[in-house]
Amino acid sequence: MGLHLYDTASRAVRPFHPKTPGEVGIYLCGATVQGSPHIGHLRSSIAVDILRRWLERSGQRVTLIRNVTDIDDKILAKAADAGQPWWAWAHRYEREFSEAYAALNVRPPTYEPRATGHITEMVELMESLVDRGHAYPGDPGNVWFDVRSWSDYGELTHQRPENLVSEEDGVEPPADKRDPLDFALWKAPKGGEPETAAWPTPYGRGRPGWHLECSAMARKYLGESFDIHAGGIDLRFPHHENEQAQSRAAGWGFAGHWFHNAWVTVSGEKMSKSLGNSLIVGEVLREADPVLLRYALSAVHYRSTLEYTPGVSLIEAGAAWERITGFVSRAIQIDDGAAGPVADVALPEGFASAMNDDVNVSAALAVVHETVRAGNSALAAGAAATQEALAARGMLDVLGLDPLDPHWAAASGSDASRAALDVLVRAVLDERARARAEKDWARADALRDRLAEAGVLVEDGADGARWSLR
RNA sequence: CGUGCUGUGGCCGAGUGGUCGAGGCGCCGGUCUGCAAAACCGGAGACGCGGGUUCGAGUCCCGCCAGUACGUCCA
Repeated sequence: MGLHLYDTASRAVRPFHPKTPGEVGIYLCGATVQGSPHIGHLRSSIAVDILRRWLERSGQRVTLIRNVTDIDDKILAKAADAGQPWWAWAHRYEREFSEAYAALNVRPPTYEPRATGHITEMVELMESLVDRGHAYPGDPGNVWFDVRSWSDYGELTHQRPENLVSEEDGVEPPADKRDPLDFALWKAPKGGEPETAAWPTPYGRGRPGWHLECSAMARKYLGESFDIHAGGIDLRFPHHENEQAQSRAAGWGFAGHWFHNAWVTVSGEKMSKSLGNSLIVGEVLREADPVLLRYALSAVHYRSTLEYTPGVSLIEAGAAWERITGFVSRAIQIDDGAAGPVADVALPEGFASAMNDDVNVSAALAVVHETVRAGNSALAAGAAATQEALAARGMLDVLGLDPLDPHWAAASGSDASRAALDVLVRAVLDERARARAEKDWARADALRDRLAEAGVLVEDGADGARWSLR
């Protein structure tokens, strides 16, 4: 069975076939860099990272475009409140996002375009839409998309325009807007907004509306039609609906598959600033190992709501992770072939079919754990577990979680410090071995406790003691 | 109100209509061990409620309850 993916537009799991065999284009709505990334933002990028890794593992060449929205109302407002240039504000948080992605081993996209770098492409699209009769200029600087002119409007989220008319918002729509449903392609500067946040267009100076950038950039880098458009489920409407409407109204095919990930909840509620329950990545990582956060954010199927319980989710991830890394390191001890490259290792059938079934990571992880158990059984029986270790690592690599991935290995210290520590710990363990030989259990236990206080975990085995940091 | 989603053991979470159901955490017992840890073996424990379709439903349909997302310049 080849890869099947759920498609939001058709509300069904469909076979995935790239438009060009062997090559996959993915557009991911990245961050609006108005604030620090929280773990919900990261879930989206991890879900796509896993999809991308699996596609590549399956022999596809993937072009992944993840944009940065570096101009919008909130960025302007927050920067103004803080007395900073909007571009400085945006870039500060763009860097925070980049650091968060890197910390969680999210591989960089093929390209990461910024909205402000694509004004020309946006203006071209806008002109095309006006020419085709699907958009109209309003007050100077304002350009609106004419929703009623596009009969397929609502096809992505299966809504009828007549049901979309908001009830009583109390807010009067702008006078130059012909229909309340129309959305902005271009916005005239509001009072007090800086000159640097406006660009000239045939319709007056202004700045991009929220949706236009993604249509323009997706076309520039992936073409008029491309394979997968990804993003958080809350972007379906209005953002993606509008993107699709304006792109298709311009005559483009746009996305073949819509890949939307569910959100992260804390205590059953979506993270949001107003609830004050946002878990900022930087703060979580201050006391948590990034690999555990990645594990926790990966383990649940991407379309299921992920219930994140502080103090529980990471501990559970930690238990699973220790089990996996413990097995891998034991397997390597018996045969360092288990530390070999995994790029071409054959993966278990069950894993492949789980991944092909709409990227079912939960089911795939079950295969990983079964493999680990089989490997541990082999080790317990005195055999080597090289094949099991390589298979487990190969599967984990698809999830970005190979324990020997240099990204994670680097976090555990340099080789030199590691070697120095090993000499010191060995000295204590040798002393403890002598005490044990003399059946001086009190002394042996005291030495073990000393090491434990320093964070060194000692485990006795048939062929001596092993130590690890915890 | 409209468009959706979710409800599976103490917790997190898979699940194709058909031997009542994966995996992880936790718990209980056992093996190993000076003890511990790890590992392995075994065990207890669940399909929101009510109807319907079917020979047979966690799995399809309807209703209800509960929670939740989005509904135009607001991830």
